[in-house]
Order: sequence, then structure tokens, then C-alpha cells
Amino acid sequence: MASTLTIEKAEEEAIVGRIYEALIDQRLAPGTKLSESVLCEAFGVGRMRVRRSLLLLANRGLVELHANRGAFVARPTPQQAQEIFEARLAIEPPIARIAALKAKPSNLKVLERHLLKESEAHAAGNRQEAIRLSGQFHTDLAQLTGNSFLIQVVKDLVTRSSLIIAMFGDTGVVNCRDDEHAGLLQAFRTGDGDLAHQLMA
Amino acid sequence: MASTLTIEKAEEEAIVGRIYEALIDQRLAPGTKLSESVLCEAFGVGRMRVRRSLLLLANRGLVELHANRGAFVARPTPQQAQEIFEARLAIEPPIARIAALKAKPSNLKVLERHLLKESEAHAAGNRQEAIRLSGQFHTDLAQLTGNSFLIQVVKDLVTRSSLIIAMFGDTGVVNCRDDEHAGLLQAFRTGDGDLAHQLMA
DNA sequence: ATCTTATAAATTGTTAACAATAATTCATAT
DNA sequence: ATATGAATTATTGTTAACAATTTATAAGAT
Repeated sequence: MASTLTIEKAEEEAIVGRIYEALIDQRLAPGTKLSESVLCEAFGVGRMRVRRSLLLLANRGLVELHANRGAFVARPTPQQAQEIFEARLAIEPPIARIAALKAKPSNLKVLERHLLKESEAHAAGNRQEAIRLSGQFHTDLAQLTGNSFLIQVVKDLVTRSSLIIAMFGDTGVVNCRDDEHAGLLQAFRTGDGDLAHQLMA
Repeated sequence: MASTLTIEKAEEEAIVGRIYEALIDQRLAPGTKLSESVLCEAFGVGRMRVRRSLLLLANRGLVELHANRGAFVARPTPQQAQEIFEARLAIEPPIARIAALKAKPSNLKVLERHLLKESEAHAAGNRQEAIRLSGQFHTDLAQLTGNSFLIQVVKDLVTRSSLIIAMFGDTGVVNCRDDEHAGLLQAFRTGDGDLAHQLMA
């Protein structure tokens, strides 16, 4: 088997993954206290697991650890926000290019369904869902590369972007409009990597 | 103060940093057992710190954790090697562009001195030092962006590349020749972002 | 009534003991 | 002599108790 990772480690990844989701869905606002005891009960695990999970999240810039005060959902500074924005602008276009070159028909169907839900959310004025789907579009896109390193990087960028939006609102530069996503999908259909690169920028 | 991180956390970062260096210098070969007791003595810390450090390293793909068997320096698979190579090819050019646009004279001097040492190592046939310096050139370059997220990504890529070289040898695609670095430096002098981008690819 | 100070409670950080698993050693049999 | 298997040792994983710090609470003074 490829995954020699332990069962216990998988359990921690599950906790981390759940918190990633909660951050993307903006169900955990920046600055929220992440109490150990609460998390222990919520996930039904011991304190050790929770602490290790929090350490991993802190290592990804999603959680802040304050000495003797515990863990809090990260509150990105304006400078950090600019860093994330700059990184996305630099990294995501070449990823879009790779994705376009590797996209298979089955992938396109998933993206199409995704765009449909996205426009639905927009039409319904469901802002929260729209943000969530917009972010997921980018991670789904990264999934097309099949490159786990790139996938992780995009996941981190998207999740931190969600925190930035929660802090400073959607300044328009962070989030894309759905017609831009539609354009990208068209580039994927034709396998036009250069176009995908350009549209992502 | 900006760094609200605790003293203890800093201590862990120190351990992680030291291991990063050892991996880059290829003083820790892939597959090497990282015994807790040995690391405790080596760094003069308790078991908890060591375990947490190992968790962070595993999370970055530099260490493998096997259940009830402990931690080992990661042994990248050919597939993982290709992922890292692909990611570098995608990510480093746009980073080089940003670096070129932001480079200041003081930065250039550092890079010049670096190139000097690099050609010295090459001339002396010091292969190990050459690999180390070549990797450091890329991280130094990322430093010019002043973007901590990008810096961390490049650091991870370079360190994992070092493991890949240790596993499969320098296939020529992973490592650059020093004259390529010299060309990049020239692009930095003129602030030519596009040229830096092209040369990095 | 509000602010200060002291006390108590709760939470986090650390250490150490314990449990479980894997690696090693040694004895035995073929 | 080699291989098999049991017992021992060593290492890792987990839990729980303890220490330290912060936060909340309450009493008292202005």
C-alpha cells in the first residue's frame, strides 16, 4: 500500500480537514477561540490529537497559537492578505495551464456541474455559498493536475483567502466572478493551456 | 510585536530548521531512522518537542511516520519526484519574475557573492557543496519577494529536491548549472521580470 | 457605582509513568 | 550451521497527573 501513514495520523488529518472545511465555509470566524476541551468533545478524541491538529493548522497559517492562551483562528493582517493575493496571482495561472492540458472529459463534467451550482447560488443571492463554491472551484481545478503538492498549496491559499474575506470583506480582487470561471471551463474543453493561464491572471 | 508565536514554538521551529538544513546538506539520507531519543539528546529537548517537530516535518513531506516504528527521512517515489519537478517548473518562474521586479542593490550583492561561492565549489569539484549552494540560490531568490508564503513553498520544494537527488541522483533536470544562475542575476540587475521568468523555466 | 486587588476556577503546558508494538537476543530443533 | 520460536529488550504511542499561567469571580476601597 502506498499510504504507510498510521491510522492515528489519518485521524488527525480528518480533524484538520474538518477545520479546513469550517474555515472555508466561514463557520469559524477569524479570532475565534479554539478551546481544547471543546474540540475534544466535538471530535471525540483525546487532548493530544487536538493539540497536534492545532499545531498543523498553525503551521499552515490558519491558526494562531498564543502561549498559555491557546489556539485562535488566524486573523490575517493586511500585509499577509497581500502576500496571499500575490501568491495566488503568481501560482494559480501556471496551475490552470497544467490543469487545462491534463483535463479529461469526466473532469469537465464535474466542473460544469460545479459552475451550475455556482450560478444558482449567485442567483439566489446566497453569498456564503457563492464564496464557498468559488473557492472550491479553484481547488477542484488544482485537483485536475493530479499533483498533490500543488493541490495542497492551492488548498492553503484558498482557505487563507476565506479568512481574508472574513476579515476585510470581498474586495473584489480576491474573488472571481462566475463568468470568469465559465471562461476557464471553455479553455479546458479545448485544452488551451495558454488561454487558461491568461484567464486565471 | 509581530511574532506572537510562543517561545516554545520558536524552539520547535529551530529543531525543524536544523533538520531542514541537514536534509539540504544531504547529511541525512532518505530512509534514515530519526530516533526520538537520539534527537532528544542532539537538541537537548524533551520528547514532546521532538515528536511535534517530526509531525511538522512529516506534514511537509520531508519525514515519513510509520505506526509504532517511528520517523524516517522521506524516500520520495519516482512519482513524487515528478510532482516536485512539475511544481518547481510551474511555480519558480513567476517567483523569479516577482523577485526581479523587487530586487534591490543590496540583494544583488548577496546573490553575486553567492554565485562566486557556487563557481568556487564547482571548480573545486565539491559536488555536495555545489548542490547545497544551488538550492540556496533558489531560496535566496524567493527571499527577494519578501513573501513569506512563497518563501516557504520554495523552501519545501528545494528541500524535497535534495531528497530526490539523494534518491535518484542528479538527473540534470532537477539541478541547474551555475551559468543559468548567472543569467538570472543579470536579469535581476536590469529588473527584467520577463527575462527572469523565462530563464527560470 | 466603579475601579482595584485578592482569591478561586479554568485552561494550557509539561513531565512522567504506563501500555502496546516492534526489534533483538538467545535457546532449541532440524 | 541454519532456521524457527520464545523471551527479553528497546522504542514508540497514549494516558493521566502535575505545574504554570491566564481568566473569571468576588470582596473591598474610593
